[in-house]
Amino acid sequence: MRLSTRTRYAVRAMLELAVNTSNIPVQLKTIAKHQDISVKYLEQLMATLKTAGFVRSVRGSKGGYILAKPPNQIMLDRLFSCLEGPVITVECVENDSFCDRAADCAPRLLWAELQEAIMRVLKSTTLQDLVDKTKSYAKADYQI
Amino acid sequence: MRLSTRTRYAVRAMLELAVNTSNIPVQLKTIAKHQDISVKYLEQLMATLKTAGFVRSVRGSKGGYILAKPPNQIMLDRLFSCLEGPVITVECVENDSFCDRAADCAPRLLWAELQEAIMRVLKSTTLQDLVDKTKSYAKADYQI
DNA sequence: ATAATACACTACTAATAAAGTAGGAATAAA
DNA sequence: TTTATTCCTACTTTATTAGTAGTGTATTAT
Repeated sequence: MRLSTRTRYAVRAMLELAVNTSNIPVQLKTIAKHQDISVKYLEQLMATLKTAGFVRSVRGSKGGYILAKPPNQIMLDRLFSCLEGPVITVECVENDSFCDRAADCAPRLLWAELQEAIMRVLKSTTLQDLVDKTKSYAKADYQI
Repeated sequence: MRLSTRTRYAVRAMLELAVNTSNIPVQLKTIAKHQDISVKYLEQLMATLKTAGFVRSVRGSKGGYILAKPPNQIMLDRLFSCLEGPVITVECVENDSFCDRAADCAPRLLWAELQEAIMRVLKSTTLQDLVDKTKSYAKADYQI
């Protein structure tokens, strides 16, 4: 039940784009440096995010990435499913022909509960929420 | 975020032991057949469960496994952590020296929320709950 | 124009973990 | 003593994740 670095990196990258309120695109180089991720690996993640419509890119010199939608319209559950595939604890939860026992399998109910619990959290969180929390952290730092 | 087959198999095996109310130990052969798992693979899972104190074994002919505790004292969170290692979505949630950003990382709060959501479900479920659900399934079948 | 910059695409490789196999040793019952 | 079963350890296979590498393409600055 461990989260892939793909997802972790991508969320952090998205957050970095969200924090950038200027219209100037953020370069992978910058994100990679801040987040300590290889540029080449980030490129692949960003390609996924771009295809899924979360970000737009600007090619060429002075290029980079910007969010395709405002952060409050970016739901974490969507972000997750584009990165990890559908958030499914066990196959049978969604697809009852995956296993013969599915129809009367008590464990399956538990897997479904787990999945719902995860989805509840992800569905109720937007990228904006992460931005807000980041800002409140920053504010706390300034007070020191 | 997929559950390992280890955990799935083990929970099913434990459930099969729990359903057996006689004092006669259940053999791996039987479980393996019912649950469609290789005996050899089950052996390894059972070794883990035994070490963790969930089951007791009877060696030799007519041997097998029985639960070490009544099902209502077997919490699913314990079972999980013995099989999957600690239920941790991301390392940094428990160990803030895992990453320099940990102290003011908004994503980390989200990972923590996910983890709590999962743990809430697992902590509130015992093996007995699964037994009860299994029985209610069986009852429904009989009515047909 | 040309050079520099930065994303785009594809293929490959390495590392890790999960899943499963195999063989024989220990133990108990019949 | 034979048979059935768990116990132990090592190995193998497969899949996935993570990361690297190289080349191509678009854009900007000079």
